[in-house]
Amino acid sequence: MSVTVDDELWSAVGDPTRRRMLDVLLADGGGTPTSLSGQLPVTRQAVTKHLGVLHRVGLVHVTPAGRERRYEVDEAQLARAVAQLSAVGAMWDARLQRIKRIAEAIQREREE
Amino acid sequence: MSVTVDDELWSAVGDPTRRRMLDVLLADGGGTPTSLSGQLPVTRQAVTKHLGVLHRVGLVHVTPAGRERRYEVDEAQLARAVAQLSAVGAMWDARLQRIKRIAEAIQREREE
DNA sequence: GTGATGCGCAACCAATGGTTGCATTTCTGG
DNA sequence: CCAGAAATGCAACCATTGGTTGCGCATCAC
Repeated sequence: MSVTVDDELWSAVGDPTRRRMLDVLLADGGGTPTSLSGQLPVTRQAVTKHLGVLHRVGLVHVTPAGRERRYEVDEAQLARAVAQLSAVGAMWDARLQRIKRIAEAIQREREE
Repeated sequence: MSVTVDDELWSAVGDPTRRRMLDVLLADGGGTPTSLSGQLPVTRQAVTKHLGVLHRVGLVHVTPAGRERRYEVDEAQLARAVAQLSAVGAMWDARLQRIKRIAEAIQREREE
């Protein structure tokens, strides 16, 4: 009964820099490698690599415009990612609940 | 207005192998490096390294027992991790909602 | 005691997140 | 129209990390 999440998608949002990139892209409604690197503590080249990762898993799409490449978040795919996050969280929550119930049962048993 | 999640904790659960280790530990109520490596596609030594990471961020605690080292999930800390996952998810959701509202507003504006 | 079991440590390898440097394309101002 | 600035891509390189194998040490079990 493994979670079997899409590891590709998860590990794309697993990187802190990429999460912040998604934050910035959402806040500004898109951006270019240069504009992003201006708001992040990494170089433009690093940003480009991350955009490549995000693009491969479909979390962003790109629109070349002259000498710029404008990137925007793919809403549907990000929604999928969010769903996976909460799915894993929910499963762990459920397991914790079950453990808690068992612990309480043992406690009760010991008290009688 | 960055999310400012604890990157340490997030990246601990960011690794797929570590997530599966947490799954197994929760399902079995704990385990040793050897028992874990038996249920995962990695060697005991790799498991040990991951347990080190999980231990450093407080997601598991260990109880030496003879020649074995029994690891168990720290429920409170895992609950914190789950909270962070849903916090980030909620923020992205909120931004997506906002974007959707703006898009709808533009659409409405164009239609009149 | 001797052998099997569980573990830690060290060396090593591949992937990846980061950098710098340089060549290329596209604007833009005289 | 041309020269320089701006935005990008590409390649080489480095450090960290997730993985392996090999080995030595402690502990249990007969």
